[in-house]
Amino acid sequence: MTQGAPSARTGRADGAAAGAMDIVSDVTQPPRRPRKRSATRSVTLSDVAAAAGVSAQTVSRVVRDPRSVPDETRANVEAAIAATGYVPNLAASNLASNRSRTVGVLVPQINASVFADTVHAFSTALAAHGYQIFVGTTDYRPEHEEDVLRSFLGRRPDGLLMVGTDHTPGTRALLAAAGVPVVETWGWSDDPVDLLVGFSNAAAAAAMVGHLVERGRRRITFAGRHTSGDPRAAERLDGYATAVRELLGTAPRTVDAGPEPVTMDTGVTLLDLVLERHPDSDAVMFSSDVFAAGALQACVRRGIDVPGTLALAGFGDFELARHLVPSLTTVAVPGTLIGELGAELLLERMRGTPVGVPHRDVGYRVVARASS
Amino acid sequence: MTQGAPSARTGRADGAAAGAMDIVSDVTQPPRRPRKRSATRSVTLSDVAAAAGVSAQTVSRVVRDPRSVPDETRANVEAAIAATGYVPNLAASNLASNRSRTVGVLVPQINASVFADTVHAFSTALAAHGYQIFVGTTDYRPEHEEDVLRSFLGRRPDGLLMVGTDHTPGTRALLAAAGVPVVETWGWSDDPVDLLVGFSNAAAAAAMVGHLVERGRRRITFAGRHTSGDPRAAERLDGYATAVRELLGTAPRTVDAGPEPVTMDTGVTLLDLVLERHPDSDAVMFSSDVFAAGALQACVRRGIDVPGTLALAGFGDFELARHLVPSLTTVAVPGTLIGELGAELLLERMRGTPVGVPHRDVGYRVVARASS
DNA sequence: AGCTCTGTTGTTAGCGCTACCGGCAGCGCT
DNA sequence: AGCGCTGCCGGTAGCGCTAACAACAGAGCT
Repeated sequence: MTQGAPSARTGRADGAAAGAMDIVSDVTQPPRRPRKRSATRSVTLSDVAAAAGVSAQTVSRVVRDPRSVPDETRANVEAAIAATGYVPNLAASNLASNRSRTVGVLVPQINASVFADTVHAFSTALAAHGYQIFVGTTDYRPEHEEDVLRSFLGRRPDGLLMVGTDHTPGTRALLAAAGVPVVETWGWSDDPVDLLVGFSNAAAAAAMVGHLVERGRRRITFAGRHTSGDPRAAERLDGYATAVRELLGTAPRTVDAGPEPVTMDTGVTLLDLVLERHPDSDAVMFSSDVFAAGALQACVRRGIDVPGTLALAGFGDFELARHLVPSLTTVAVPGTLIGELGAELLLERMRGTPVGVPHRDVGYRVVARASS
Repeated sequence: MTQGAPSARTGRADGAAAGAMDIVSDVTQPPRRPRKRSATRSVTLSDVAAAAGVSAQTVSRVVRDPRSVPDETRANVEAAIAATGYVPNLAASNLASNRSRTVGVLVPQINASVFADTVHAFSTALAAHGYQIFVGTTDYRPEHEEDVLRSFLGRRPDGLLMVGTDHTPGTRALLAAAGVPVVETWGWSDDPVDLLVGFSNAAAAAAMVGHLVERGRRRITFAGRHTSGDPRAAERLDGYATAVRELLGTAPRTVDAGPEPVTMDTGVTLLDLVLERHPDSDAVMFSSDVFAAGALQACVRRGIDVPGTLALAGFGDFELARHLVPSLTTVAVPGTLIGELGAELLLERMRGTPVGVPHRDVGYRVVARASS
């Protein structure tokens, strides 16, 4: 009922204007129609200005910085805004001011709720300063990251938050050319692009190995999606392998999910692979709680004693982990803190003030529960 | 290392240009500095045009519709684009063309993965047609919807997807004034704003009651978050209440989570409330799988026999539901289909072609599993 | 009175892009 | 030859907004 044909609404006013001008113009001249383009249907700043009896500039000031205008004028303009139903056109604002008040967020996957906390905290913190967030996902395909980034840059964001520290040369080149402030998160790097809020995935995985060894496990297998576009899983694998060699002096035992999605189904598949390839395992470390949860429930269903026969551990400390029976041992990562700190650093950088400590290690915590 | 001071780069070129103009201009005139504003740091269309030896218009054509330009010219321009590292400024494009190639998506919550499937399918389908998606969340606060919508409209989206059919008058007024194509989803309404792809939450809940009655349950309690900003939960409650009265002839028995978040913890709280207020219940229907999953695991932990003593049912058919032990009876909703159909209808509307069937009922399916 | 200073408002010239038109070849037709 | 037609390309005038300045009134000072 609302719809109608929006473009149809424009014709009339323009036609009338054109007619009036034609009458005034010299007849010997070609008609020289003002060939107005499809004028926008919406209320503009100058409409509001006309309604309030002030200049467009004053309206603009009221919209952007109400305190810069005396109370009476402001009230007057605000009334006009309400009366006309004015909604500022941000595209025009961005173009004129060369600021978009917009920050892009690049995550591998949005429903994989590890990052959801980070994104939520980040966007809440930035919203308080008038920034809007737009989120893009790479679907765990690093080569996709470059495409998404390119289309992001078309929006001229004032800043970027990215999950991961591992980027293609193309991505780094784009970032360098754009000169946009960037926070990398959820990883650690000796050569960050700009700002960094994260932790060492390798150290976290090594700590988990330490925990399992402490609990008496000796044949620990790593199961994850580490060869197909999840650099964080690969880093965890590295940490695992190093720790196993150091603490147990044995060769690492791993199982890979390939390009399978991060789902509980894949977790079951991984468990099957472990039982097939490394049937003597006494513990399995998964690269994600999602995998571990799928595997854990499969064990319960099949009567495999957890942790008696097999200890299981995940990564991420999703809410699910502590609700499962048995509850799941995992690595807790401060996702919300990452988002908050990331916002803080990015705000400083966007403001142009020097950033005190541009690289922050938020750490991790091994959460020992019943599954180990 | 990337950062530097972007604004510092501009001064030189502009200064030189100003000098040249001053020499040409009449000396009696005041200097009339061209007072260039903080020129953008980035490569523009005309930079590319100069590099390729064509007009800006031709470059624009190559970017927007490569087939409208002969092969040779196109290759030439594309080489110039690559050489200069040009990234189109979408704000300028939007402003000039009055099209943003952008679609806004409004969901209550993004990590509540029911909607994740819909959003993912929707954004994939629209990306294929050159549209970008931006997502906003209302955090299950309907009054928040209006704010989010207002800031969305500032971006002048070509279309909108909203979860829910229940909107404040303010929201409806904004939508009407903007004249933007809209798809409402995940509900059903006799008076939709524009397009509609959904199903009846009430009918789905009633069907679940039917299933539980069929399995011999007589004292079914509804537990959810239906009074605090989740209209879909409220609709489900309605359907439940009607069905209970019809099929069992008893009064509905409900328990409400109030404004608590949709988490498994809240599910446990709801279970406690049920056991306290309606201790003779032989079945509990939750308004979400998340609640049901929390309650189910709590039952397992406490030794409450499911479904022997108490049958449990959820809503949404998350992946988790079929992995739990016992597996969870729930209502499956075709989230992905909703996203795909929504994209299809919206594309037609945005294209301006008449939409055949603007309201689509995608239905639902009761999935009977072990928990009932 | 003359001056500076501050607060408030208006004017102007773009931001980078695209719609709209016009011009010019080259082609096939009468 | 003259006509229209199509394909290709460029010039021009904005889209709606804001940065940068300008103008002016009134206050406070010398």
